[in-house]
Amino acid sequence: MQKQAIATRKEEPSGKAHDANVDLIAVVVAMTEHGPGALTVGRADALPSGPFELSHRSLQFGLRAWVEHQTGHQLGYIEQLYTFADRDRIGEQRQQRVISISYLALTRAEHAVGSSKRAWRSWYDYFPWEDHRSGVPSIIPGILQPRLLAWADDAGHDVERRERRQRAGIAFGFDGRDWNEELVLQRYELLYEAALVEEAVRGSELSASPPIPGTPMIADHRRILATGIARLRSKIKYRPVVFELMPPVFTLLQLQRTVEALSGRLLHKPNFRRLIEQQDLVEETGETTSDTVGRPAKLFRFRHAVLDERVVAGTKLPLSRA
Amino acid sequence: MQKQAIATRKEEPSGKAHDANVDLIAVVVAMTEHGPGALTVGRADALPSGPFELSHRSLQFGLRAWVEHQTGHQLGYIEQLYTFADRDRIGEQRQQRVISISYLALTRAEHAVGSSKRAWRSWYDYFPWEDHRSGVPSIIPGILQPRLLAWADDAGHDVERRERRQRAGIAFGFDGRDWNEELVLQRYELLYEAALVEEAVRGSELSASPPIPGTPMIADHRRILATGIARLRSKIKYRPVVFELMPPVFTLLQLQRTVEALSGRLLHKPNFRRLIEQQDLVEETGETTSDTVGRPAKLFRFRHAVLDERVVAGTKLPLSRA
DNA sequence: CATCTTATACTCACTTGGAGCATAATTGGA
DNA sequence: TCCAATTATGCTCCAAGTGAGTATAAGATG
Repeated sequence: MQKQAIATRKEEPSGKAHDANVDLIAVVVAMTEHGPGALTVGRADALPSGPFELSHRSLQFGLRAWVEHQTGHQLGYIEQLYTFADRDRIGEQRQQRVISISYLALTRAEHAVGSSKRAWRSWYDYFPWEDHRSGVPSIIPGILQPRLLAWADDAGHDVERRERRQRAGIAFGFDGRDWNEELVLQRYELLYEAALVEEAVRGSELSASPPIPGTPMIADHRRILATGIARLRSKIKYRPVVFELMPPVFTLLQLQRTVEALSGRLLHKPNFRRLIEQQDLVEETGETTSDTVGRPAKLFRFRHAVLDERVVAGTKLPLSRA
Repeated sequence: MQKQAIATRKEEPSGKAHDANVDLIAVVVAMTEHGPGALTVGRADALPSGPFELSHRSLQFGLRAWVEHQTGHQLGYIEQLYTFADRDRIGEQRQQRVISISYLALTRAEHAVGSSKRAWRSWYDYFPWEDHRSGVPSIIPGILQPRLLAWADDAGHDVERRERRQRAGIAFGFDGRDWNEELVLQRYELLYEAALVEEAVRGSELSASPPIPGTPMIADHRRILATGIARLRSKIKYRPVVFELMPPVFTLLQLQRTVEALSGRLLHKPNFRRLIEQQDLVEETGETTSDTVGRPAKLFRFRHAVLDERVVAGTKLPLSRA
């Protein structure tokens, strides 16, 4: 049956089939003291990665093996992000191609076992414009907006100029538009297109103006990190994945701080509690903390049962009775 | 810089790196007279697919080339679905692996150019249990429920038995639970696990009981089709992708019928209109139809501008003012 | 014991979504 | 000719959900 599958499409068009190298890349996220952290290797300028090998039972197993080997960190929750295959990813005209399969993984920083080859870095080292917890970061009106507008004005045609202004405005919330924390990837790609990030001007000699703040990474790792952040910021809204990043017991404020760190935005405390409680996501342990000042907070734990009971779903279609 | 990227992770663990074959597979969707259609090849038992070649400029280009070549159909909207790499996907112990990168594409059936090698088949030929437009299909209470319950009872342990019943119940809406149209993949995988679909018993001689209704496909194509349907059913709720399947002008009822066909559920007409209109997704052409009986309907066209203006977004986080 | 700080409980207005009804504009016969 | 059937479209009502803010509770600190 399997062989028939191949025979069915033996009608080749043009070029010849070939082999490719397959790379696995991980965006590993955990909460650290310095905010939402990504696990890095090298000089904190690369994500854990490695080739997919014959010994790997599956893509996920291969990924786990690489991360564990490079960082001593065991992974829990994993989901696939995206598969890239840009022709010039490795450069050169070798008759070989690199396919990169990227994953998002969530853990707790303490789950590392081996020595500390691990290195957690805050997301916001790489994307300083993404943290809006203390209002709009000054880098946006101070640096990004003028340079993006300059880029827009560089456009040859008038239509193109307006289109660039609009894209930048939507992505970064210019002209009184709302900030949308999910557009992490669009923002990075816009900055890349405008040649404002270092990755975009590498190799080419015309480094006109200095790159904007934000640590660069090798190859396209920063873009993959942006993809992971965007996915996570979106997913926490409709699936209870935050709890993968929480300790076994926690207070509601700690939970809120985590969501705030991930989304880069401050939340309304009473409404956040109502949201969590009415969804039955947590249950009281009976204990309380008295870590610091103020009234002691009840401790909660995640109700793992919800994963079975419900499928969060949530229709937005106006269904009919009949 | 690129070369440094490779050097950074030159710490190989166990097995040796190797080359892999990369396959592209497309779930191409369009509306046909017989409901929501998927483009098939062969004896309507395979999705268009082919190897990723050196001549392809990118994954998407490769996919377009293969679909066009195999079906004479030009694609519009494309998005990546998932990348598979099961070791035994092609079987045998060759020192070679197959990576399958799948895509979802939306078009209109008329967009075919070449001869009619194309073959549109209704989704519901492959997944008869997914169409709930005329109520719960009889196959569910009549065939699936008893056989799934029998499978659950086969479980060795009591805990496992309860767990199977619950999974089946949630997926198929047993015991008064709501039907969730997005769980297409979970349902197929459950039926696979219970060995009720033909794909699950291929090769193994112990074909105990006859497979359930629903046309099988080669290899794991039916699973990929399920993945595509699930993605589309989810996406129409928060992104205006339905319009990719509509003719340039249409009535609101035609639009509703399309969404109903995709989601497999009937919608509440007044509320559907309200939803569409208040989102400014369409604009009147000024014309009306008088196709059949009844009051003539206004014709609308999609407001392509919305794609630029807005980023549908929609926060579910309780943001704070400050 | 007053004050600061954090936790937790409620309130209120407003928006959104589900359901159904009323009216309009056609076609096709009785 | 005019009623019946059929589809389109507009509108109302109510309940649930969400945004925003206030009030009270329970500790620590000096």
